[in-house]
Amino acid sequence: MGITERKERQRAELREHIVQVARDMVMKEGFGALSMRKLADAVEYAPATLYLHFENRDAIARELCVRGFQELLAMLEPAADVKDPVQRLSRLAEAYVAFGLEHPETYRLVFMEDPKLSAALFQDKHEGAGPKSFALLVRAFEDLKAAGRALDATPSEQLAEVFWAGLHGIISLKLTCAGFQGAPAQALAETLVATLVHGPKSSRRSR
Amino acid sequence: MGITERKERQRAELREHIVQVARDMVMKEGFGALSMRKLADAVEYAPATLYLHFENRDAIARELCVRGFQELLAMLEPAADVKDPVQRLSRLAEAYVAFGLEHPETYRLVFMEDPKLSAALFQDKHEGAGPKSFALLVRAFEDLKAAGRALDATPSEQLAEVFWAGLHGIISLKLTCAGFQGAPAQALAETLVATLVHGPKSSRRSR
DNA sequence: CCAATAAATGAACGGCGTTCACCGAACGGT
DNA sequence: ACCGTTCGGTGAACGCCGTTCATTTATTGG
Repeated sequence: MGITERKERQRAELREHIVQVARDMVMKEGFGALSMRKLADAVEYAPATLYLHFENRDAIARELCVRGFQELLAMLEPAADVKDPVQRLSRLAEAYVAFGLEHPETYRLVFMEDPKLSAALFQDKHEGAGPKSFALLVRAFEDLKAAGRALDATPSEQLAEVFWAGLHGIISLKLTCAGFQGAPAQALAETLVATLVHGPKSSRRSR
Repeated sequence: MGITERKERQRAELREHIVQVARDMVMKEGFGALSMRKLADAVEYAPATLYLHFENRDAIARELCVRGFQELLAMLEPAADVKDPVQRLSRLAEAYVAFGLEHPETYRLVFMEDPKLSAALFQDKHEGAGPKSFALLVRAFEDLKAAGRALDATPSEQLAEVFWAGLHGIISLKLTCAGFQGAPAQALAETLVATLVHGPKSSRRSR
């Protein structure tokens, strides 16, 4: 009949529109400023209408989390293709930091708000976006080890976790404890890379 | 006259009581669950009465931030007295992580909520508790350099910032993205220390 | 043109932070 | 001993919030 298809499409479009407007609000004023009533106002529907498309506010937040993380992943991917593992780590760090600084409110939402909101990203060891991007890092450290430039006694997974934690710490301290760090985030990230990369070859090279 | 003194003391005691009850609520249910009305209920006063002692909810949060940070500092201090800089860093990391895991809601409040709440801790380069404890780390890295066990080309301040960021990243990822990290926080912290400590002497030693 | 189905809504509930006019008790001066 | 003042304390209200549900409005298939 085609008419139910059209309805379904319109329904999906409205849902998408709601998400987009919500995304704008979060990026502009932060997740805390996202209210169902203001969102309803912005899309020109009654508040109750939102509940026809989302279970509740958290469901919208979860959707935004997924998209935010995908954006981050998209920024990491080019860096992950660099062949030299040392440079790859540098580029990954640079991209991660750039994302955090350019999209602070998105970063906050994904990594610093309620675990409930981002939980979906970090389970399913072999499906979710979280583990998938984490694997990029593990691979980088394995390649680094193959080149004899990493702590050999430590599992690559653990090095990757420390690396991610280091980057996350740099960004999130900047976002929450502004002015605590003196050095710019990119410089700290470079230092982080330098400490994780060891070995004989000229290891100090900034970009 | 002594009567105004008594009044002042009672006033201070009530204020203190309010802070303590608020602290309990935050530690038990998180900062998000701290509401002026529930707090008023818990101390058995009307909500409006709280405003005779605090400008607003944020003022209470700021007070809790200061105290939370002092608790953290108290846990760091013994570790800061260790003579050997390598062991000192280990102990500092261990203490920091322990605090974060034992007081997750306090940690969240101080380091992961609105910058407004913790701002007071991180300004006043030579007075605030933040810079003061940061100085502990800088000193540790200076001692480390003196022993020839740190990246000499990098300023101690920057190494300290990376160190703190690394610890913060480990804790805060655990708190927000539970299950993302496979390894326990203490193990990651050890690895972090190992990567920041270089040099000839037996550098791999876990505690 | 009507019955059925789906979309959208207004109004309400309970909770929130915050303000302010008001009350009662304790106080200092006489 | 009385009285005006001062001050800790409060009830009620304002404007927000998320969420629910009975009801209305629009759209569809017969």
